[in-house]
Amino acid sequence: MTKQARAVHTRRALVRSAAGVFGRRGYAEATLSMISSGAGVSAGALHFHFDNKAAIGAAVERSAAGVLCRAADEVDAQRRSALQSLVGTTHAYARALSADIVVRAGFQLARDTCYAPVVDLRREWRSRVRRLIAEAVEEEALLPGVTGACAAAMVIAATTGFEELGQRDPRWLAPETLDDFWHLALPCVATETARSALR
Amino acid sequence: MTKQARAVHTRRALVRSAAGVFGRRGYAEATLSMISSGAGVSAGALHFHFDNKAAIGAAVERSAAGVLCRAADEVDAQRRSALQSLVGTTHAYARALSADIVVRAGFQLARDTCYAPVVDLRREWRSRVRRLIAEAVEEEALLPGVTGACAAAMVIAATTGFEELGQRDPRWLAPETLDDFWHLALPCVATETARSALR
Amino acid sequence: MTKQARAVHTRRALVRSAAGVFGRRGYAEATLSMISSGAGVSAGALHFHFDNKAAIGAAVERSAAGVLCRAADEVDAQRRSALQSLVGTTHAYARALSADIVVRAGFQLARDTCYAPVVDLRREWRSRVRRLIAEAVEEEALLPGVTGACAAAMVIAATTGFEELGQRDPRWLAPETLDDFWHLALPCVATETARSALR
Amino acid sequence: MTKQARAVHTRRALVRSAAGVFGRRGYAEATLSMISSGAGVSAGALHFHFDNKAAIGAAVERSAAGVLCRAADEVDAQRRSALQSLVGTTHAYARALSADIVVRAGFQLARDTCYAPVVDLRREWRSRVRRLIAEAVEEEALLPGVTGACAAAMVIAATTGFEELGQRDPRWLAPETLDDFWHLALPCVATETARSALR
DNA sequence: ACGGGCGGGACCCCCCGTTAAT
DNA sequence: ATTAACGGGGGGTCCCGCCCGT
Repeated sequence: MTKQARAVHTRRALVRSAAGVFGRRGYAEATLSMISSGAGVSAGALHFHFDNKAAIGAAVERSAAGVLCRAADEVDAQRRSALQSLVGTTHAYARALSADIVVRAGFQLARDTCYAPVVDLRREWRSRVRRLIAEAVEEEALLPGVTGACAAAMVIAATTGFEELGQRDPRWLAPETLDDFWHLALPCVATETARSALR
Repeated sequence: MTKQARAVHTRRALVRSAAGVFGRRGYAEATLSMISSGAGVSAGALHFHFDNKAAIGAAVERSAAGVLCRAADEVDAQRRSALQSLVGTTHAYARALSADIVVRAGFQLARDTCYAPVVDLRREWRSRVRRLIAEAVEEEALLPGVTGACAAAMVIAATTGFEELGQRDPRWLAPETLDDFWHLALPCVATETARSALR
Repeated sequence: MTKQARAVHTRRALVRSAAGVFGRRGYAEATLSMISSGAGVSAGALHFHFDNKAAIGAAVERSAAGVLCRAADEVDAQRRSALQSLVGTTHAYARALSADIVVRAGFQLARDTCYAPVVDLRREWRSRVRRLIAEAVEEEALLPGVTGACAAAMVIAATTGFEELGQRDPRWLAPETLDDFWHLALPCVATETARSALR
Repeated sequence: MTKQARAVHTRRALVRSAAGVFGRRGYAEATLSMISSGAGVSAGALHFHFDNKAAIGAAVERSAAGVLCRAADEVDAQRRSALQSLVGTTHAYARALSADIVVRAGFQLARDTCYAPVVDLRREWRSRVRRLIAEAVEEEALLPGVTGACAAAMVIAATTGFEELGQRDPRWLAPETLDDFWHLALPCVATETARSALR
């Protein structure tokens, strides 16, 4: 019981510390001693919980994926339309990216050349966008002449850009930034009726 | 004379080799021996041309900046409007990113957490977009109610996304992808007259 | 009761597993986790029975010494002469070395540079040979002109060689190999009468 | 010139130091820092000359093999018979084993469980003995009823034993020890005429 | 008594980015 | 432009104690 609890606590501290170091230094320049000392445990404790450096990266990715999944589920819970869900999810992701160091590290890992991602948050995000847009197409929410592929490409490119830019400058992840984007972009892709149902 | 020429050749080979290694492995995991052997010279020769690893990175960045600058100048040479120049420059950048390994490495370096950029191609790109959009505002090419800041944010986010995604999958940098984007986005930001003057 | 029995069983499994690992990898490269997992118990269990790595080595040595002692006693039980006992013991040792993994590990340990033996099977063997040869001298079984020291040196060298070579290639421990040796060597050291009393 | 010379000197010092450490601690427990500091150079210098630990082991083996080869050639130069060459070579080997730390380490390496030999001095020795005995058979120097295989086995076992025992106690490698052995063993295997031609 | 989950340091091998010498 | 040498860690892993359940 108490033993198990301590182990869980140690593991969590390790993941958080690793997220910080991965975020600050990148995967390659993150050292295991930075991670362990940042979590206040020894190098041996780290290797008890994680076999090697890649395993820590995977744990960070998985933890971030869990947070993101919960956030997206929360949005889907009060869903009214595919479009509304899409906009809501972008905000939820931006919030998570701003607030949660582990999520930030998860995306950084997905981008890092020196690291082979096991979950790949970015790919997940892209398929989620494509799915929601496909649903919007079924709901006939898109303007005639706008293919789902085109719309998805635009949304994916822009959101990937926000995520990328937000890594350096958090203002890119502010809700107003996203609002501005959607105000500009939605008229190009969504029907009047679909848009009016949003707010 | 001939000595000078050979030195220039060696330097160029080194920069190209470094670009390849930086692109493949990232800055941190790129080793000097990979770079020198890839250029077919000894490790000592590398240190004759470049004081240290960061200096090679800077050389790659500068070389990429030069290529990009020439490409942008070429576009500006046949300029008709700010908007047309903007669209043209995005295509020029995408072409360069697809074709030139050094340009690709330059952007990768600008993104790498482990590297402090000295030129920062991305920042350059952002200010170029902002400048062109400001000019478009002066030319009254933007729709009423669309601020320059909003439009710039959108273009910057999307193009940053294209660049980022194109690193993994070159299709994101294909001309058609950009065309699709502009067809979707321009009606939201530019006036009818400004758009009709484009083609 | 049943607890005690299980402890004994665990201990024995640990010693056998350790013998295997020591034999295969040598003392230095044998890891405690190999030994414990080979015995099907946890690392903690190992440290309950043995304080440290050297203690396991000592247990293996002692176990091997016990087996060897029993084998030698069996030979001595039907003793007719010192010479006959010597020949018989060499065969008994070779058999044990071929058949018993613990005995093999015990000798390997005695030879390993990285290990300070506590029993030293080889030293034991040498003194046993010297004692038997001294007895043969008393029984006047040696040829005139052959000192006990000389004869002992030869037997010790050859048997040490057999043991050593047998570690890699079991044929050196086959009974025929020993028979060949004794057929060749005995005429040089033992009197005709002593030899004829052998079979 | 002087550069090359220094490199050769450093390399030799490294090999000698490595031989000492391998001999004292065995391959597995020998650390590279022991070897480099023993040679009075830095760890980096060691890795300039040898790619990894195994490469040092191989260099020690090769160096020992060279010494042994020269010693054997010297004996063969004044050869009169196969038997005389055999006896001489055993003495030469014993001398080298006593005097040269590198030769000693080479044999130790050939015996070490943790090391995969590349030259394997022991195997070389065995085939040399077998070859000389085969030549002695052709010269009809062996007693009738004594096969070459039997004689070779005996000589190999005894010499392997001497080498092994000499590792711990140098007296086993003294010339007198070998003389005693040959005095005892030769009458069992060689003809009267062959033996009388020896001294 | 017997066994185990958890954690602690200590190094080891490797190799990397850099200089003095040539 | 090269050969030789230098330190400095990085990741991995190993051997070993705490304490906790049974």
